[in-house]
Amino acid sequence: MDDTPVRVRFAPSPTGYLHIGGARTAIYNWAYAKNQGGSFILRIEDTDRQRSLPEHTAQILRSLRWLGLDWDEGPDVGGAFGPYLQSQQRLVYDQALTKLRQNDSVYPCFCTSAELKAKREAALAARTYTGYDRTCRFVDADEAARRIAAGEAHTWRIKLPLDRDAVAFDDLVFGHIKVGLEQLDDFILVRADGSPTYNFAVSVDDSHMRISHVIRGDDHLSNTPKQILVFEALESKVPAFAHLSMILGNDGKRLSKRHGATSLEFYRDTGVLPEALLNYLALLGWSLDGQTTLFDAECLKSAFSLQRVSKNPAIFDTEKLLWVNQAYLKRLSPQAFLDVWQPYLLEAGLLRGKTSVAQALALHNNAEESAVCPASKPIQEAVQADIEANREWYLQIPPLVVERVKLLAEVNGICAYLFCGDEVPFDERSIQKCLKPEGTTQLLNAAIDCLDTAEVPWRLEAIEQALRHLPQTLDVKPKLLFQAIRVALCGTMISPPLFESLILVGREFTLNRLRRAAAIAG
RNA sequence: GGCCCGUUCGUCUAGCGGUUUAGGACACCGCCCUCUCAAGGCGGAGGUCACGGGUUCGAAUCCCGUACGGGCUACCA
Repeated sequence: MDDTPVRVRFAPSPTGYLHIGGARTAIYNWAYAKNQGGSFILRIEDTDRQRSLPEHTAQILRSLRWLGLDWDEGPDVGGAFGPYLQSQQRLVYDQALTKLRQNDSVYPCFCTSAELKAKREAALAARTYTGYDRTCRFVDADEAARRIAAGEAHTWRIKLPLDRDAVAFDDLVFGHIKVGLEQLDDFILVRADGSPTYNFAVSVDDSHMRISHVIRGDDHLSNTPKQILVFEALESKVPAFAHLSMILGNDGKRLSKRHGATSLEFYRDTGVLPEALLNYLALLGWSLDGQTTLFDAECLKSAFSLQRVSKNPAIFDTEKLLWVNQAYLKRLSPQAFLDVWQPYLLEAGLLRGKTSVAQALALHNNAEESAVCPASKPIQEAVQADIEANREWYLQIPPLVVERVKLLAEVNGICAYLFCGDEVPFDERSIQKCLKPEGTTQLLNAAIDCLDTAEVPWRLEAIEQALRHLPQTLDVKPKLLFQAIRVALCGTMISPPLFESLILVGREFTLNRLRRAAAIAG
């Protein structure tokens, strides 16, 4: 064992939002750093100027923070190796190149892209070696210097030590890996425009930032030998490597936009709790003990180990994520639930007693889609004020809905009827089944009589007791009566618990809804 | 084409040569609970451990092939 401090890094390229796969890589790096008492570094690999956008960087940082990750060094928090943006580290790469020129590990290559492409295609057609043929490696040093001085375009290629043994390393996840030197070629380190290529930039940065463990996607497994060669040319200590298998879509193919939801923001907007996503993602390729499914960040930090990371690619299972999310929602106190639900209430502009049939209907149908346009500012303020003024009323809702919902975005739809006034949107099938049958009007009228007396206070126990006796008196099955009341109150035969709903809707609205239903009932 | 990697219930996984009639979770099915739907409780079905050879007294576990899947093979990252 050596005592070099553990320093790991997550290095996304800002060519898009943070996706599921990147998030898991970040989580594992973070968990490993925390577990080892090391540092977690965030570095933005924006060498691809065309595709890299600052807003993507901002979005990635936001997503990581939302997930609950924190880093010791990074573009927004600083550190000894700033600014943690590859595009602004040019000097570091220039210095690295200078060093390599001094110790004779590189040489200029004057071959043009067109020439290289032609050679590669010919080699491919002939089914032979497709690597660079090292033409320029044997150009006389003085001549090379002359051509450079004359301004001839050139790249810099690594000068592989031809007498070296195979490149081998012990991957912390995949185990011993060995690649013969004949499989590698004198790849380009610095482009003709002076910018570093990926394999060079990463190695220089990892070396420069004293990264001790490189934990990343296994699409880089094959790049690792090249990077080791760069580390060696740099005369730098080679870090340990741990590669993570890919996350696949439900068709077994690499996860991409094609599979729909891959961005963290989607899950955030749709109402997945960050703790739940962290938990689920951690489970995708790692296990605590093979038994435990739910664990918090603290547990992850204290138990995470690379030895328990799986080599197999994992398919992202939305169903299980939703189950995990519901488990987390159920653990929330009513107040905590209200806190995370509140943004959805505001956006929908759900106002107690003033919610229209059309609005309730829209919420019902768009349960998961936030496609509905957000409420205006004044309405949102009104909702906010109502929540503050009637906190007790709102706090009664979470227990009624948590176990019926897997995403926060579904909550409004399932309890919109609580916010309606005298009218709720009726579901046709429910009407046919529960209101239309002969004699339903009488049942509803009996319920109205039962509730509309001063002796029955509008409290749960009193109302439940009163209504529970009714079926007996009327000599009908309880279900018949309760379903009729349910449809009258909620508009559908599927809803949160009935008696609690009556309480929340209130005497006035409840009685009016019952009367309206009685009027159309059979 | 070359090289590297992977392969345990539909899915995520436990398993690191005998304690395994292969364990858990999601999904699925049934029963119970019940004012609906959920949630919960209980139970069930589902894996010849990709396939074929070895090694061994003994293999999901070690070795070698084959098949399938993935990655790399760019002046992309």
